[in-house]
Amino acid sequence: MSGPTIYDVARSAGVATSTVSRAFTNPARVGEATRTRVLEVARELGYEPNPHARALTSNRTQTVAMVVSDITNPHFFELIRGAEMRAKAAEYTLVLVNAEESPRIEQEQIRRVARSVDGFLLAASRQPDADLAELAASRPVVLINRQVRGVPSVVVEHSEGCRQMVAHLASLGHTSLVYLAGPRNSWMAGSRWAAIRAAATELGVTAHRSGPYAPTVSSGGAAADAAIGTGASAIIAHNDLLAIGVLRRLAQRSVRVPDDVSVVGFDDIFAADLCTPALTTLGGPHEQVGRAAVEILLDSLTTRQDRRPALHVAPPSQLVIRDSTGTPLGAAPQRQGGAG
Amino acid sequence: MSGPTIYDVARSAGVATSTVSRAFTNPARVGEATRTRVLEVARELGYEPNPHARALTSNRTQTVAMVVSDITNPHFFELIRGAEMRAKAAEYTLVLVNAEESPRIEQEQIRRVARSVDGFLLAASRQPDADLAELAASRPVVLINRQVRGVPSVVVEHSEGCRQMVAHLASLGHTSLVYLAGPRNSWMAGSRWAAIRAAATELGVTAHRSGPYAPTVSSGGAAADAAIGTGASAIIAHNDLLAIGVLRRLAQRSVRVPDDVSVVGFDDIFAADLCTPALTTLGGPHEQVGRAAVEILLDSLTTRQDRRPALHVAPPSQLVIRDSTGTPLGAAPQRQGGAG
DNA sequence: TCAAGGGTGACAACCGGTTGCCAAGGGTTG
DNA sequence: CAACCCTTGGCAACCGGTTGTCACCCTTGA
Repeated sequence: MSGPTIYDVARSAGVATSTVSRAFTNPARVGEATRTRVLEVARELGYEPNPHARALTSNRTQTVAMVVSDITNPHFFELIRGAEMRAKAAEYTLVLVNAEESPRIEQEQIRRVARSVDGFLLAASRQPDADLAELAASRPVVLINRQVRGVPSVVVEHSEGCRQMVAHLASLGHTSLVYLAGPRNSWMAGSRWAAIRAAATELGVTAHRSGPYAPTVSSGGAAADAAIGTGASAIIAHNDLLAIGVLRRLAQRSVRVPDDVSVVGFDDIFAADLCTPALTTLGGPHEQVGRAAVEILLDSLTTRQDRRPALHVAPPSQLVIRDSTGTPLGAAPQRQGGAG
Repeated sequence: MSGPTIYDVARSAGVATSTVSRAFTNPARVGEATRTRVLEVARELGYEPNPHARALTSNRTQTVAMVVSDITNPHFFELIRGAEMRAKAAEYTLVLVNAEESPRIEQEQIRRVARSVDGFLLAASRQPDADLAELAASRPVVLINRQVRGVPSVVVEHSEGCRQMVAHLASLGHTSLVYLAGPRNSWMAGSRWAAIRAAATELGVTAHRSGPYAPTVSSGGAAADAAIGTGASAIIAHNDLLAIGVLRRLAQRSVRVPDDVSVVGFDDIFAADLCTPALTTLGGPHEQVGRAAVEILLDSLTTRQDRRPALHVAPPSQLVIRDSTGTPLGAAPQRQGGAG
């Protein structure tokens, strides 16, 4: 039915099955000549180790799972790509898991695949800290764009990026801005707002927050309306999708960007460069983040579990200035001062 | 170490392990009362079947692999999303595999995961027909946007779509067009060209072909230059990425779209609606295609292998008319008549 | 009351590797 | 030449389920 087994190889090579097994998994444990011969025979026979049989005793599956909060979000594509490539280079397989923006589904799915994978990459997890810490205690985990004490993570550096973003707006003459927040349980949303607020205070800019909003184009309508209501001349959207939705709504309402209001996003997705006006956004080396996360995860698979450092890698974000930010012309729409 | 096994459950429930196993996998084979009790005990103990142990004998992994020609291409995202969701609904896990536009890598990767998955979804496979037929003979396979005799597939209906596209251009007054072809080993590229040419002939439009080009934005520059060289007033790009690259190059060269030349793409990716001018494109229900493909694959996993129909599902494509197509103004750029 | 038969559950072999432990063989040293 | 050590290979138990086969028990009908 399916290919040859170590038994076939052992018979052909005239050795014991244990020797064949060791020739593959523990080269030091078997003589050079024997090993060469075994590998030779294996190649001739077209032998491929059965991953399940292997996993059964060794508990190694050569597979890692990447859980993303929403597979729909183009932001993750680069992340996925980076992770996939790094995994492939290490001869690991990547399993893609969609959490559909639900902590419950996220947890269910993690349980479902837990036995089949060696570790988890959790991108923008929506689960509470405690649950993540617990999971990390039992299985190798690397968080992406999420930080939990004691759990290794890769987070795009964004506090300096947020500062640059606010400084950019301030330098254009904006004195008030509104942050359209992402989902309530998004760590990034909280973290960004903190950074934005700090930078705003430092630079003498008024900052409001509105939301939470789903990080999707379709949420942009409501978000835009709320933003205009605040009277701010600059809008910082939680991500590019939301920003694009905002741009659409503003165009509908004949609010000019950037003349009447400036708009910025986060992530620098492919579409940010294509929309009209092209979106100013805080991008990051997402593909590299995906790579790095896999790397750390693979490391922690080989390191003794008890004492491995919980490192937090933070590659720099980059402010990409395009056409959606500019000097606020004349009287910015200070229609009213209500908060979001 | 890791959770309870059927042995624990069997002991707690006072039955044999085989009974526990059957309670899960073959409910009819065990008494109703016993079964209830076993499941009850299993739940209490937090028992989860070990997928590898299960796979070892049963050869069922509850996992399917989706191989895409290039994970970078946003076109696949909807496909992936649809497939992922359908798989999840059936309690299957989706493994994502990237072929990097290389038939060799594609085959290698397939071999690598072959033992770990129940079947394959091959999206836009770049492998020769013979190899696909061979693979399909040994393992359940569903092709996506690729057609091979005897292998089940889901292909977005495009010949009628191409006709509509050409008819649309003709009705605007275009009398010559150029097709910027996709990769040489892309089945879609060949198939689309055939449909376009047929429609062009039928409608009295001159059709040229140029290429092949990589289906990426960065290939758009060379493609645009070649297209202009043909003197055609309408450009049909192999996909939206290429079309967007063409639009960029045309803008650089101050060729107006659609006044000087019309541009259309394929796939209707998210960005097609955002670029300037917004791209006319032949879209398809990609998410639904992903779903359907998984469905067929799952079917074929349960059906007896020998006689299962090699069905070819073809959901309709849809011409989305935006701003990149229009009436050719004045003298179209008939600078020269050379072919591509 | 007894035999036949269907429904249930147990036994045990097996899937294909991994790995602890032991033994044999060869080389080295005193 | 003997004692010893180290390298290398084999034996066999085990990982956690699945499944063919068989025995048993209870029901049903004669």
